[in-house]
Amino acid sequence: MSGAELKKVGLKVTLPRLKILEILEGAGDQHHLTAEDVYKMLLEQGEEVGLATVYRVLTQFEQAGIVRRLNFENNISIFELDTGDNHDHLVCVKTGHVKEFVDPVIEERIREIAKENGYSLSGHSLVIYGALDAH
Amino acid sequence: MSGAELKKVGLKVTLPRLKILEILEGAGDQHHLTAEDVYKMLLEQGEEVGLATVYRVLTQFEQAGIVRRLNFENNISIFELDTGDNHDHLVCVKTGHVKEFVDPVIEERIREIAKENGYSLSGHSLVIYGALDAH
DNA sequence: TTTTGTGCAAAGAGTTTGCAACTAG
DNA sequence: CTAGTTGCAAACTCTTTGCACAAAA
Repeated sequence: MSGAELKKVGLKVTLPRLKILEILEGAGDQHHLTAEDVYKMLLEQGEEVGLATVYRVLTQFEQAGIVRRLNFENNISIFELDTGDNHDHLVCVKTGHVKEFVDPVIEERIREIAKENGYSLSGHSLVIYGALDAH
Repeated sequence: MSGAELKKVGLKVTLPRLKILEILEGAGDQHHLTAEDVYKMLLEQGEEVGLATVYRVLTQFEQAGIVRRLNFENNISIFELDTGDNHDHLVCVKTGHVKEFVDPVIEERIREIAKENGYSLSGHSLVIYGALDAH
């Protein structure tokens, strides 16, 4: 991902956008970030970017299909790169740790349920909440 | 549902609580209500109840297991009576209409996924979004 | 140069809280 | 009587917006 990706979706290549992309890509296992998280990471890197810009950029990325916005419990909004695999999430209620999974059986049932009810499927949101067992 | 239900969970039987219960029960097919919806319905009935009380009561009901709180896209919070069937929701992206469904196949997979990943399942949230087909 | 993006501060939506008055038990 | 409840207004959190300035194409 780079400046070329931005041009492709009609966004000018600017420093805030590049930095935010970089953070989303580089976050590794911690790539489920709130806008505030992204903002703080920018500050830690010494970037002078406003929180409003973070929201604007994330929203633009979402509309461009670069980013997915997830709504967890308690109205917590999380952003992650849209890798196109349309995965779902398993969230630890104790630690907040987020794990991804893809389940073909569930995907198929979702398609069927939409169809059975006469809906054109446009998306879904599945979050499983649980406590990571001690062992 | 009545005053007895309230006593059972340790809440005093007050007029705002009874009225809110009544609204949640009587809403029929429209029983997916925002706090604001409930508040407006109270006003329409000529009840002098504050919005803060609506939030407080709904939150208490949720903690008591009488009510479920759902978080749809765009951070819209919806409240519904908790009937104990643990159903999921199908939402029309055009009209906002909400339909309930229960799918044993999905339920089972969710239990398995939690287990496979070493989590004690505490709950899940599944919302399917789609457009109701014209016909 | 023209269009688009940015930072800041202010505004907005939804929800929660402090507090004095009130009411169910 | 007394602990729990309420209405009101103020506070809070998260997010969006208006606007003058700055930067990309």
